[in-house]
Amino acid sequence: MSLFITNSLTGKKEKFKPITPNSVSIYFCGLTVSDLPHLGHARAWVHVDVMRRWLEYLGFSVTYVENFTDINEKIVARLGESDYGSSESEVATYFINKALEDMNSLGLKSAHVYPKASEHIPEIIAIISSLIDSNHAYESNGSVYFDVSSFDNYGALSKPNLDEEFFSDSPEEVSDKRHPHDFALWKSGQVPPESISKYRDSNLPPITAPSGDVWDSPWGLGRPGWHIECSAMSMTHLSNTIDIHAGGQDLMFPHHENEKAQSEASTGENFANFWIHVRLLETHGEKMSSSLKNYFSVANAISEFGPNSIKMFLISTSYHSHQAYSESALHEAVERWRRLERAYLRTTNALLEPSPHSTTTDENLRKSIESSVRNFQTALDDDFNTREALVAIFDVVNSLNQHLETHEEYDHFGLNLAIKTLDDLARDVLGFSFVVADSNESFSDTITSLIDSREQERSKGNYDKADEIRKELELLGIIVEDTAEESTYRHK
RNA sequence: GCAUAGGUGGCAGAGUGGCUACGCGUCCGCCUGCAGAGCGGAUAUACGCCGGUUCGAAUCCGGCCCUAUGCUCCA
Repeated sequence: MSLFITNSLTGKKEKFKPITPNSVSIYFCGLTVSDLPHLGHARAWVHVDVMRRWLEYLGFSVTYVENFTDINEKIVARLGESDYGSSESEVATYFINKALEDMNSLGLKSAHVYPKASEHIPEIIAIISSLIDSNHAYESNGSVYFDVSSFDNYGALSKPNLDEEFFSDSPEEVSDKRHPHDFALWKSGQVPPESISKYRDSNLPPITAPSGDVWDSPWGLGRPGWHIECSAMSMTHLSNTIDIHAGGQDLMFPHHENEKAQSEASTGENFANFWIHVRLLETHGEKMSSSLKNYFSVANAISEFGPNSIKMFLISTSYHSHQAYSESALHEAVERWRRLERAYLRTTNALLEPSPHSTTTDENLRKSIESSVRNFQTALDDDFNTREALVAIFDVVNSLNQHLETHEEYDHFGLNLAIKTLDDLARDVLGFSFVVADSNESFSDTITSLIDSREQERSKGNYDKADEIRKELELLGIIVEDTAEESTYRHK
């Protein structure tokens, strides 16, 4: 078996082959930190996290780099707002910390490095200088632009129609450029007020003077362009050519196209062998985005639904299709997660029971687990098909429930095999976190006494009273489940 | 307009030539004091439209319609 990935560069599913055997380098084009992360961002994070985990499962040693863009007009536009900070870097730091908190709450594996644009100015300047030396870039009034016509392969990734219309002059922003599609590598001076106003909250006092952080360079004080930072960080922390460059679909043009052009013009080598673009999350027929103000923040989503349900929602559609956000879709994800979680909990509970040396053998259970593992592997090998992978997980769930339902004495080997499978696949690859059955779960005194009195009322046959207490317990976040033999109580 | 992805049953969403997708929902049954969970069963004429290829098409080919994203803010 081998892994196939849809490469946006060719538009085809290609067999994955790393540059160096057994090791993989991934660069994830991360956030511009000018706002709270929303579910759309989380969708890209979660899918790329699963990709990384799958590569690790396959035995690759993965080096994963995820950047933060902390130099940007939108960040400057939030100066003086709330308590975010009084400088561009302070505002950026505020939102970087928020993003890291969200990633942590979602249980994502940490990147090996989270580089920031502001910490790579020397590398950025070095690349720009080399591009000027090789005539791929030119200086103009203290700014530096990449000369698109100097790079033959321009457009290979996003495949824009490079016809006359593309090359025709647009009335705006041609001033310092030789060609309208040349893009800035270095921008002279601070951010002018007119570049900020469109992002500035209209309830705030407008910014009237040039602002934002600036750095010294051979071309005078200024700021790096948007695309050059990713080239610098990818090459600094990984290498000139990397295995996988991932990001949201909306970055394909111009960001990734320009990144690729300037990097390859500078090194003469391929910038990335595989380009992966995660399709966008939509809400009411348009993409979820900060600028459209139609977003659901990751933090709010997690506090309302929990990290596992959010993940279940996001990976229930493969990364290669766009996904629609709705309340009902999230509720479905909650139910799907609960079904998985309950089966896991029920099984670990069953394993706590005596008779660990049971001689019961359930071939159906064991065979079903084996084939689920194969199906799971096939699914993820096929362009990270997370939805198909979940089908395999739910096959395990079904087999478990059937076994537990129909057997007086359990197949302990089979149950242990199932738990190991769920740990290996659902937990370690898909990133879910299971709560292990704990016979000694502790409750507060209030809850313990409620449980005790409910048990008493039930044994006396006072079901009305018992049901009343059950309702109270549920309001306190305790799930009550009665079976023929006993009742169980656990935290939600 | 151009480019890139999509259009599948009530919802959501896999499936690339013949085989029940998984799930959510709804309904019936079992179980249960009841509820929930679980199990068993049912429900859904599903494949954007029109042609073509084929013994056979959701799947391949052609044309058309629609949606999203991008076309210098964006995961």
